[in-house]
Amino acid sequence: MERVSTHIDRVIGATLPLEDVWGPFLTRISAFYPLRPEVEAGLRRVLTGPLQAPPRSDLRKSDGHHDGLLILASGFAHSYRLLENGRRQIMRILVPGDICDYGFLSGIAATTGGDRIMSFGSARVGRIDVAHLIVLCETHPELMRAILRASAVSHASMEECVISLGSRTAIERVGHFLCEMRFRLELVGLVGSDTSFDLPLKQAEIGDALGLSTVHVNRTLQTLRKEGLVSMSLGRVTILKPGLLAKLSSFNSQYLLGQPQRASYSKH
Amino acid sequence: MERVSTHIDRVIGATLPLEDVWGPFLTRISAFYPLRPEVEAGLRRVLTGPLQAPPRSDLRKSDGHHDGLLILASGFAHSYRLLENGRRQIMRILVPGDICDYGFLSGIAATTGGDRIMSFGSARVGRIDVAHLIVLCETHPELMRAILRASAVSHASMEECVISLGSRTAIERVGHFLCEMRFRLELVGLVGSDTSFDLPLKQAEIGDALGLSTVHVNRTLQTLRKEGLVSMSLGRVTILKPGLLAKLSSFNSQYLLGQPQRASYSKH
DNA sequence: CGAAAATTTGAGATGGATCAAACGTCGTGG
DNA sequence: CCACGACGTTTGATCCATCTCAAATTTTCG
Repeated sequence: MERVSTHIDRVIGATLPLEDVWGPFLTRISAFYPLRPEVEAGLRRVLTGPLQAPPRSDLRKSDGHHDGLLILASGFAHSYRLLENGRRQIMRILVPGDICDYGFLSGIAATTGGDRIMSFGSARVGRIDVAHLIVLCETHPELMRAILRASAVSHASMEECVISLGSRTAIERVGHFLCEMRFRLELVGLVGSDTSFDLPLKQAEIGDALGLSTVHVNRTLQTLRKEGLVSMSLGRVTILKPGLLAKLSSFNSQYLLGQPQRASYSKH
Repeated sequence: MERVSTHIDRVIGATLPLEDVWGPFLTRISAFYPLRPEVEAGLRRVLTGPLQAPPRSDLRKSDGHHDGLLILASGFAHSYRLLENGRRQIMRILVPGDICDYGFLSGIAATTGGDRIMSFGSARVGRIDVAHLIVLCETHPELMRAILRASAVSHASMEECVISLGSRTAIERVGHFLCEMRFRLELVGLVGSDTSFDLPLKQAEIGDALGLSTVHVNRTLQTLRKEGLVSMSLGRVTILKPGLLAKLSSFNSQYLLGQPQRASYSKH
């Protein structure tokens, strides 16, 4: 029932003019630094798209241009790298509202390292021309600040990834991953009132993100289910005991908020 | 012989006015984006310090101020986090000339996540006041570009770290680590003519950086030595077969250069 | 010289990988 | 409506890279 209506919503939503495609992005970016209405309007003006990206397509190539700021408007995606040994390492999971990569800040493409960005299911992608963005940032410094904070949060997120891969066990990794997903999706209003959310990743993909084999991801998820911590099926996840899961995986949402540092330390 | 003279150089260097403390930093930053002499001069003017940081001290606290851009002028350091389970994960090794963290770009302190920056041996730290930096960047946009590229390279470096922790074996990790160290030290002129370089890390610390136990780091290093790939003792490393080691660990220096993206793709 | 810190060695335990097969589930076409 | 094939999940059995614990050895340094 729930799933059916969700699906219908989505199909209709894509054609209804009522849907605000840029909603998640604007919500997210202005949470980092409050944007005045005219700045949001300015952003909407320079946003082109959304382009419909077919499932499993390279988002950077689906968009013809090679510079500019790519935004995931809807759907899920991931940035990853294929390694010499045939393995795939997923660096980052992208959820609606996310900026796909921050290469535009420095003019250095992440593709230098062989990184790609690929949608999981079908996705919609928006784009802002760098030239337009620069103009907008110059007139509204708050926008640049918001973007820099978004970039900092993306960076912090990656640090958390290093922690996971470097010193967390399988259960902790998976638990942490699920907590992070829920939190990020909550920020853009994609968690239902029953606290469940869509997560269209195969177990193999979760493994590639967390440095675990598919088989072990499967067994770890089973453990989490047996413990009654999460319920998971058909790409829909419910975290049944958020507090416990967060504690078990030492998840602390702090790093995803991007709030400015405290003025002074408590030390001394 | 070699070591003794190196040591003396250092001790004397600290007091000799002849030594250019900011040399490594300026070399490094202007490699990212060429800076005109007057910009370099401007940087020197706003650089305060260097402050002598005692071994194993918190660099952010040794410096009284909490904002501003910290620069490692000499010595080695690392940013790390202490985890609930008592483990320590090292995120980044800092070598002379490195900017310690990029929190100043967004006003979000990395300390939010509990990260610290600590010197390995004794180190010297410089600092640029944010206000000064902003003025300088506004007059010389090239400087901001250079800093953003430095930030991008630091980010790419972290991605490489994710790859290592997520999908490389112990030998590959250690090999890659040594290749990266040599390359970064080469960029600031800290590799001797015999291609050897100082690396004042204990095996336990290498382990904390690479997600390996001390014992396994030890055995891995022994393997590398037995294979005749590296020689390592007393904190001095020589990579005997750079090509082989790089191949073995799939090291590609590209990501450390921070050169702008190619204008077009070779694809299609 | 002696104590503390690092490196090295040995033996045993284990978390997670690998390989292979069985079992759903779903969309497709007959 | 069912048979089919593709794909994802699950299960079982085995293996191995790496960890842990503990002690010996070497190095560092007061």
